[in-house]
Amino acid sequence: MSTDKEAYQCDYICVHEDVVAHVKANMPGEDALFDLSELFKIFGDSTRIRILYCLFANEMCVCDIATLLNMTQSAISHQLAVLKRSKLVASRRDGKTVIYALADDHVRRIIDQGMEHVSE
Amino acid sequence: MSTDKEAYQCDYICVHEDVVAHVKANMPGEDALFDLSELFKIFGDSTRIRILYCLFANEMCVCDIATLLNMTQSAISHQLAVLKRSKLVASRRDGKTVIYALADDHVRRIIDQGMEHVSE
DNA sequence: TATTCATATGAACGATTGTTCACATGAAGG
DNA sequence: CCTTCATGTGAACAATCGTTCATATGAATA
Repeated sequence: MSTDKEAYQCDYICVHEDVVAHVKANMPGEDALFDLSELFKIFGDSTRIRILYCLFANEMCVCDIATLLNMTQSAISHQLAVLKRSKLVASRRDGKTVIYALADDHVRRIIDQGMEHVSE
Repeated sequence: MSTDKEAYQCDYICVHEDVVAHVKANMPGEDALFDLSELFKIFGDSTRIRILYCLFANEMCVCDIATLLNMTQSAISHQLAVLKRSKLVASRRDGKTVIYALADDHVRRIIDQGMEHVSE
């Protein structure tokens, strides 16, 4: 009972042409979808989330964060590099230390929105 | 030159007591941090993002989504199970088919917020 | 310039993840 | 009941990820 053009489609609940058109029109491009999932992937690690919560309060050096989170300097540095590559944090050098800070307020809004969802 | 209690601390840019207190006060509990990163992990996959964009337009059966995204039914079903476990989508049975829909409007808001960040 | 200290980074490891494949479940119709 | 069709699911696989360890970089100071 399947049609010729949708042979592998389920029989009676078919995707109607207008629905398909609507979905495809509202679906962002491949690049945007990739970037979007890459962005959320960054937030999908509790170490990085904790780092960002540290930076919500204050800009900090690597050592500060490592101490606060009770983790090695190397682990924090690796994650800060990830966060920097995604432009979620920015850094500036101050003598021997490097100070990290939130890149913009978007970061906080995204995390707040997520937190709102999990705490309900 | 390091103090006794913070032996592995950097020397002159130290975490001050009040900053530490402030950060720790604003840092959510371990469970909330875990849940939050788990939530973002769900969004950190372009297949799941695309499924959610499908459901933005319409509730749909598994087969519909598989057809629209040009993926196997099994792959979609696995991911829908993930989305359902996280309460991001809901399902109801209609005869032989199972219809999936967004669980609530939070989902769309979180994705919109992320999309706003990547497209700038 | 030799040393020290803060940070960065490459390699390697175990752990987790997404898809595929094969098959199970469960509802409808003959 | 037996078949068909839509969906669910366990096992297995490659691929990706986060941490650790060792070491490199680079700035300050003796």
